Amino acid sequence: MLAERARWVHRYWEHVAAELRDKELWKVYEEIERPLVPVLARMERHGIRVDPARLEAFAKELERSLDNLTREIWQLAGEKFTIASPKQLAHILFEKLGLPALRRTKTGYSTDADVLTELALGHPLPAKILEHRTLAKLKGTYADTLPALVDPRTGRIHTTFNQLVATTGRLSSQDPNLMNIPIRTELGRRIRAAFIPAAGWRFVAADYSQIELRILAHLSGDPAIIEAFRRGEDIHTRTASEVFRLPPAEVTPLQRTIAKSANFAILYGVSAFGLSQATKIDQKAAQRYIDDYFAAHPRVRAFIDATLAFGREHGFVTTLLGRRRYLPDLRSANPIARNAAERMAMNAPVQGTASDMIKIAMVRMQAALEARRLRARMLLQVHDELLFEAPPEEVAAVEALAREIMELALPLQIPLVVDVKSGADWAEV
DNA sequence: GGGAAAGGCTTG
DNA sequence: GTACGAGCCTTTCCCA
Repeated sequence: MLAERARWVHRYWEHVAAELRDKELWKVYEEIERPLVPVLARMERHGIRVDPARLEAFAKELERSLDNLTREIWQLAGEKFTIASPKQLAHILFEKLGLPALRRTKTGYSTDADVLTELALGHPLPAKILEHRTLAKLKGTYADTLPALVDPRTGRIHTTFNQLVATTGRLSSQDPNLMNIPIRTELGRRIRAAFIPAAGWRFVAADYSQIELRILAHLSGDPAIIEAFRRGEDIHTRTASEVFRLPPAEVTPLQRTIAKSANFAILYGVSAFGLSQATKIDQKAAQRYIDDYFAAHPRVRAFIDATLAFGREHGFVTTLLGRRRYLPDLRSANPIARNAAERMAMNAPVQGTASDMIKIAMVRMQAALEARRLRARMLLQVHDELLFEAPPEEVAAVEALAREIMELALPLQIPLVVDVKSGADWAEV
């Protein structure tokens, strides 16, 4: 029985090994994915420390605020209802109070954050709902949940990293997901601040700066973007100066914000609709910015066109190292499905190459920590960032090592920049 | 009572 | 009908 299974595994391995070679995926497997397995296993086993007391105290504060908000919301609504129910909320907002229903979902009226933000201009209730949702999210998903996930044997939280879920080659993290710990708001950072290094140790965080735009510049060979990065310019200001036809010094904050969104539009697969939604500008203006962007960066246009043509012909697109994403819908007769596949095709080489790069860095970093007999540990990867814990005397060495290894993991035509920082909790770094 | 779908929110 | 890639929470619906 066992021998039979062993023979089956052997035959299967011969089959897939040949397939990996045929598809030029041998190096991706042998030099990236397989060596990454024990690295991820160590990170999972080691876990990360959280301070349950900080989270429990925060949960109590949230509970008080939520009680008060609930009372105010019911008062404004004129009745008690389940605030977390979009269906009941829609009834209150659009039928009872007669506010304008701005957008529909499959089954009713939308009450998402965009809609409520708009409605908040004309009524006090929507803002209270938004605040309630924020606090309920923090309490339910993080403050209440994470303390219960501390393993009593290690005193730490142990996630599972998934190597085979994301279609672009990224990792994912589950049970719990430690890749979506809040950071963008002050309240959210209270959650992040509960993640702490081993007693007496420090966190070291190292993150790639503008990694996807640098990869786009490399893959497309666009001389203007390459030059901007070589000079260390602010890339969004640079884009703004191009699409608004202004000297960089005259770019306003709003123009820079729009240009930043335009850069995201390019990375995510160009759509005037998406850009207009993100920036609250009308679709015509969004289209104009995209046209102006491509006028300034013809090589980016050419790269996208060539990527789509390759994808239509072969049924897949590839990263710099040959990782594939299959997209049969590039040849779909259904324009909705085809457009969706085209956006995925534009984005996958960029997102996937960034993923290849940080995976290489992780394998080398683990090896380097061991070779130098450092006690520091790699704890988490969050797409363009690595988090370590280190004894104080190793902090400088880990910072230098992470910067060096990450910047040189996959050399491009453009210099890569890694920002490193140490701190006493995850909000500090 | 439990699983799936829907809507919503967190992150890079 | 839409921005790319994920995972988790609550409510609602449906079925055994």
